Amino acid sequence: MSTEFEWDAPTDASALDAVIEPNAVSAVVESTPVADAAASKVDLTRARLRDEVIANLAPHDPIPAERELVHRFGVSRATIRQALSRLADHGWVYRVQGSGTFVADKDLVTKSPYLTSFSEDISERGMTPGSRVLRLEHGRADDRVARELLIPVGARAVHIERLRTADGAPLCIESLWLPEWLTGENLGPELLGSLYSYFEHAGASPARAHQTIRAVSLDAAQAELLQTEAGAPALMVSRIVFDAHGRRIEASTGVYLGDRYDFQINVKRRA
Amino acid sequence: MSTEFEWDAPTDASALDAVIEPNAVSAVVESTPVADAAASKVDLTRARLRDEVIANLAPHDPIPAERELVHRFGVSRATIRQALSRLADHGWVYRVQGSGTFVADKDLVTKSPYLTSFSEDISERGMTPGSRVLRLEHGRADDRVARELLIPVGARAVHIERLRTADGAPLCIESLWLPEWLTGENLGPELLGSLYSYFEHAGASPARAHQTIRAVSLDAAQAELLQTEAGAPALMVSRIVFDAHGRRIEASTGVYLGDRYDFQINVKRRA
DNA sequence: AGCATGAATTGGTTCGAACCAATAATGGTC
DNA sequence: GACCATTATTGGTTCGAACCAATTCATGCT
Repeated sequence: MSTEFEWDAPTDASALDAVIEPNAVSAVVESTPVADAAASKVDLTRARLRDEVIANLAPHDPIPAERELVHRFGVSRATIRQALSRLADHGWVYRVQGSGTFVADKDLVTKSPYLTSFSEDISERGMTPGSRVLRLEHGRADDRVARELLIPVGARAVHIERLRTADGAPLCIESLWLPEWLTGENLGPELLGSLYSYFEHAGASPARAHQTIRAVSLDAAQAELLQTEAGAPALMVSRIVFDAHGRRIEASTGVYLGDRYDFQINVKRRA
Repeated sequence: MSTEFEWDAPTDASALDAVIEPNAVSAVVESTPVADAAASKVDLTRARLRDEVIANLAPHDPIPAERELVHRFGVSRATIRQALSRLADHGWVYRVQGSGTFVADKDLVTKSPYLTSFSEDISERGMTPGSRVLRLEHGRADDRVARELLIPVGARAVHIERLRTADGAPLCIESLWLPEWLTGENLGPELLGSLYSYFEHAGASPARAHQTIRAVSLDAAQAELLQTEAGAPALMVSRIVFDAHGRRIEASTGVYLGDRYDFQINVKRRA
């Protein structure tokens, strides 16, 4: 797990940067539960399938039948099937009714199709995430933010802008809005570490999000931040994040450099 | 269902356009099974939940408990849960453990997170898909195509380029490569109707795909086809499509106009 | 009133079983 | 050998049941 303080040497020391206190942030990070601590049978089975079965087979090899895996792993078929379904979601295996389940091409294993923070995403891609704060203040919700957070236009909300880096190079300009009921008057450093840890700490764990991906051109200011030319193509990922209670806890946009970032997904036919 | 001949008045009549014979294409379309013909219980239950339950409730209203729906619909809880899961995938409802299942905001119901053809995609967005053939020929697989279709570099493969329209306006430039074992020597009109119908007709139903989404700038030729300026931002969707047997049946890229198309997806946290 | 406690309710997980649907293997017939 | 019907195998669906985990709500105490 590399869910730690997402920070690398800032290239300049603005007033906002000075707010950061590593201690406070680590305290938040501690609350992140260690994965695999109380994993479910499905998770364990999925891990065993990947490490003990798939790892030893070549692409397009069939893996043992579900009913055999039931005996081998000592779990029910429902559990085996759930584990296989998740592996299929990630592109590890594919299933053919009447025939079997087969190892997929390893180069098409996709990063998780699940909701991740920038840090998690970049870590999964094998790079080191970093951050430089551009803005941290109470703002007034404009039309779009108000609609996305279900708050009145003009309502106060925390506005954060960060330049996100991967392996030290600028990759994304992140603009986040958080509703006031979540943050209160808080503008402390815990808003600048792993935001997803902050959410969990505040009793509003991210549960799902609605994302929209568009193509845009960088304007001059964005281009300078991302160290490229104005007009360069970029992916704009807008997301509304909901917590486990169905509340809207974040409205954000991320503008990703077109030539350094792509978005991968495995899709199935029908349902 | 509007899975019919995806065509609107071509703006010019090239030699390729002349190949089209509506009769032949309809023949292919006939083989498309009528949806809902032999729907599973899960599908029926999902439809009933959407039409009889969700439709009568406001956003954030709780829907009846799973164990009550079991009695109401006369199906097992496993079936109810499968149906609810799919509705959640589409953004119709969200679930809170220990509390209940709630109606989600209707404006965030997403088009299906499943593999669709251009025609299906555009139809779901409430527009009418169209097509103009730019190229239809046997080509030689270059590096990328060879890698994506798992065939030797330089191998013969059918290459199709189409300008796709929505409500008559250009939206996307599609470039598809099909392996020769699928098409044989065929270059007939059935390759120009609904390609997904052709796949099914050929015993190679699309089952899943691996998609990569990037941001690109349009070059001069692309811009002219899409009736915009060179340098305009666009989404490039590359996909490798697999059939139910795990065979690779299509390697394609679609370049979508940035200001007229976006890509929406609902994602969940973890698994 | 306020609060802690515990019971009831809700979705989440896991099991076992039976049957369906598609595919692959078998074996006989010509 | 080529072909076809039969059979076995495999993943897909559905059921019923029990238990777990998180939440909510009623209860009763202070």
